[in-house]
Amino acid sequence: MAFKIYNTLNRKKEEFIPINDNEVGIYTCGPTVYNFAHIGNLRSFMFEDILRRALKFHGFKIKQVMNLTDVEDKTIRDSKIAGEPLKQYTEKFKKAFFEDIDTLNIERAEVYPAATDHIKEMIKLIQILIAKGFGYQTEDGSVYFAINKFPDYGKLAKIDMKNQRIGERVKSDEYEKDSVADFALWKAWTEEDGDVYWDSPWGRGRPGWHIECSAMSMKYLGKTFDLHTGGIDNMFPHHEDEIAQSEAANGKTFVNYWMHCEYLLVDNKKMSKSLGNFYTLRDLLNKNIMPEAIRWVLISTHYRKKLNFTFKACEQATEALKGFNNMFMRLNDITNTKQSSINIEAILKGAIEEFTKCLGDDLNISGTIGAVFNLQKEVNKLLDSNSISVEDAQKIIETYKKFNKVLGVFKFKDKKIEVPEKIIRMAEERQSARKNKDFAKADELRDEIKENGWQVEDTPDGPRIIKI
RNA sequence: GGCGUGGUGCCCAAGUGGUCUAAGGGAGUGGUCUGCAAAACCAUUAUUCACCGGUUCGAAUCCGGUCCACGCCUCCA
Repeated sequence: MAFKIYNTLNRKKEEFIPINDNEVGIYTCGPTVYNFAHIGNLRSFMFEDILRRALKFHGFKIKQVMNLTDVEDKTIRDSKIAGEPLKQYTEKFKKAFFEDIDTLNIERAEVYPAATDHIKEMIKLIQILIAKGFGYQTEDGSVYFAINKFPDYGKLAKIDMKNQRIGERVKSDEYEKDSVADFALWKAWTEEDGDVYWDSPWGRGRPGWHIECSAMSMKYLGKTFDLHTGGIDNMFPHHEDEIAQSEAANGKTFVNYWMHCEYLLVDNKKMSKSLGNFYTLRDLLNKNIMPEAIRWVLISTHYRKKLNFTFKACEQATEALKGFNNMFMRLNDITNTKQSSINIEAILKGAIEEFTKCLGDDLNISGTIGAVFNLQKEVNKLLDSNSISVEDAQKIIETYKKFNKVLGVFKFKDKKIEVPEKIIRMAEERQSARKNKDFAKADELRDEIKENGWQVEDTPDGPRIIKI
């Protein structure tokens, strides 16, 4: 089945065709490790997770590279404030980043290159750019990219530099540049940088922000690769600058497909670290929101649409997930070994087809999720009419496990949770109370069991005890 | 000033020329089941898709205009 994606380069949905058969090279802009990731950051990483899982589901092999930006203005500034060496400071937040993506069940990329491990590659690339006339050095020892030497500049963001207000907000300390829109390839050391510097042919300094992505993508994915993703705010100038650097240096197309994830809003306002209106994953977990529910909220809005984050949405997600868990439980409880008359294979096949089709349509997540819900409804009906055999139930669960390869939100309790002896005794006591029609006592016991964190539900096959 | 996105039921959210009297989820209401609950199921909540015009046999979907919201052009997922 075809896999279509919306390519920012031409603003059109088109079929995704990798350079090498079914092997996909993806570069994703990763975190700047100067603080905990906020849920806006995580939405982007979540989009990239769904993307890689969806591509795998469609039979592609993935090599995903995600950079860790561990040297730029903010990391230097904040490590200084913390009074820690840069490396020690960023290390903490690298660790936190991996904890967060594990919590959200985000699959690991194949490579996580850190900027500070690739200074040599960056210097080499800058030398090539200077040699080809795209880079120039200023008196202070910085190197800039001359965008007027690169006629395609602006092709991704559809920006014509002639019409920009760029002159209005120029920092006074950047007067050395030939043109105010030129961006730094190498930044000369200043006092604020402290002991953060590397030696280069232009003296002590550190790389510009954009150059790391060009250098590292080239190293791990080649001069031209399939897919580059990131937040929409990275489109300009970051990605535009990457294209300029890479294509100027290599004389080749940098990337075939670009995908950009929209913002996450909180109370309909853009969320960003500089505005300070952000929630980290840890904030949400402290409010006792399940990671699965957070994941569900973050994936269930299409990546090209703004996602307005609310706590109500988290509650809705929790409820929706509960419904699936109830269904899994009922399926696991089936003991009916009789061959059923229903054609479960056909039902499951239809659901998988719908799921796959929607997923391959530029990650139409609403349709994808719709297929999962529709199957749930059908299965529940069959469960009500007692027409599912043990064998069918297994097939249904297998199908949901398939869905889960992409969605990553379901928990399949293969092992039965041990109900404590005490709870079992209370439930038994309640049963005998019920038999004696002492419902007051029965209800009392049910409440008591609930206070202990368990729930008793009466089913046609007797009571069922569930962990709340 | 230039560029861009979106406005679909109580909330979230698909659909982008006919199968749409608009998928799906959450919430509410009524019912089935139950001693009562819970779960599940059934029914119900937009003759309508911001507004006004136009194109068309036919539009939520295309075109023009208006209003509203948000964003980029500056570090930012």
